[in-house]
Amino acid sequence: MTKSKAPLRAANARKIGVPKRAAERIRESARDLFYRQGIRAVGVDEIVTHAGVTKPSLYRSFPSKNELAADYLRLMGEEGLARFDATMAADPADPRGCFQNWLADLLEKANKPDYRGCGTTNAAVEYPDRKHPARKVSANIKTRFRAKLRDAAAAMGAREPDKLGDALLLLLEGVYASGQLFGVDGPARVVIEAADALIDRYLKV
Amino acid sequence: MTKSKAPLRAANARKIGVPKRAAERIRESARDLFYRQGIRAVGVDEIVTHAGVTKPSLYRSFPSKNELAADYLRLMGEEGLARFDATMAADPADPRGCFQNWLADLLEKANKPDYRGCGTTNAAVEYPDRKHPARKVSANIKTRFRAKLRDAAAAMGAREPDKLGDALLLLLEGVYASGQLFGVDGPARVVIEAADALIDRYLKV
DNA sequence: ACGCTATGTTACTGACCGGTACGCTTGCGG
DNA sequence: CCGCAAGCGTACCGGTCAGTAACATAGCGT
Repeated sequence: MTKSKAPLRAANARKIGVPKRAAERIRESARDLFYRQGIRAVGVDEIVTHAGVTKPSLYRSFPSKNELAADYLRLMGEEGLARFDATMAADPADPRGCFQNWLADLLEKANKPDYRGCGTTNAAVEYPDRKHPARKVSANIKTRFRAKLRDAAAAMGAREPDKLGDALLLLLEGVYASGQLFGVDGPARVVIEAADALIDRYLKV
Repeated sequence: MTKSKAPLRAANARKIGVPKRAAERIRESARDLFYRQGIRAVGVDEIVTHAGVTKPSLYRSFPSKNELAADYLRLMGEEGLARFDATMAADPADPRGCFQNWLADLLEKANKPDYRGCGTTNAAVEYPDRKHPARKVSANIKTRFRAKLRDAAAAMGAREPDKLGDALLLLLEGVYASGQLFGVDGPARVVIEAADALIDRYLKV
């Protein structure tokens, strides 16, 4: 019961690591807790307890809680951007359809009762200081996402892709916020229709 | 210098109160600090220091920090709702124009470099627990605002005012979020054009 | 003039925060 | 078979958190 505590440096070195490394379990726990409760609301003690490790293990892999938060945002942000790319690449001949698929997916998530919106946006709300590590990652991810939306708008054939991209971004941020504010049957329900209207508007004349 | 510290119950009772009461100064300080830095980020010590009073003064007027936060949200929320009503009432014959005025006003605020979005939305991000006092106030304000937008949409002559109201709400929440995320020249710049497109969409057929 | 009450102040509490010094086990390389 | 570094846990630190007990003071009604 209390045996075999420090497992498998070798196994891991050889990439067979059956029991997960402390750092990885910390990352997973941090992700769960930070996203669901917010970064400030979660203490390092709660994270390590949830991960089944101890504090020094956390501080060996991450220099501070702030950097752990930055890591969490980086991970989740990159995943989100990649998922967007993948969805848009599904049918290069129909960017509008791809985007609608992505929207439908978002809407489904946003309609779950405990939806918590966009972790990147939430972090920016929690950390208004632009010099904060977490905030910097947020800004980076969001800027790149804005560019991707502009590109998507261009692919759809918008006359002013910057504007259409921005308009769609407003809508999306609206889904993130109102999804967690209103829960099921919130304003997010109209997002596909609204996006359609915006796209139409920026396609013609 | 260190004299006349406990000022003027009478003066206040007679509404001549030159030096402001402690409770009021606390409310003002809390409002400033909570809005700019976030509720969780601000401690009660910082509030009372900023207000030039001491902690027990705070706890005589407010049962807890959470209730002070709820009070802050109530105040700011009611003011916001009243401001919306006032703007919409300016010219009952032209609800669309009134709404655009309100939007222009919002846009101006959102384009200031240290814009912090909507305090009500921010609080919901900070307190995901729906039972939290602050969160309850947030939900109340937002629900009422949603209804007001629906009414405004109806006044504009929308065929499906619920949907137009919700679509506009998405856009607004998008302005709140992206305003503080991107600062000046962020996606918020297109909000008036986008709102116009949505209104058009829901007016015809 | 004087007690009453509303307000202000000093000084404190226990809990929890992020962060760390240090010793123990484990499994590999010589 | 043994030294040794990597990975982990125990126990602790000073600081800050929200909240409070006990006392001081100043104006009001009588």
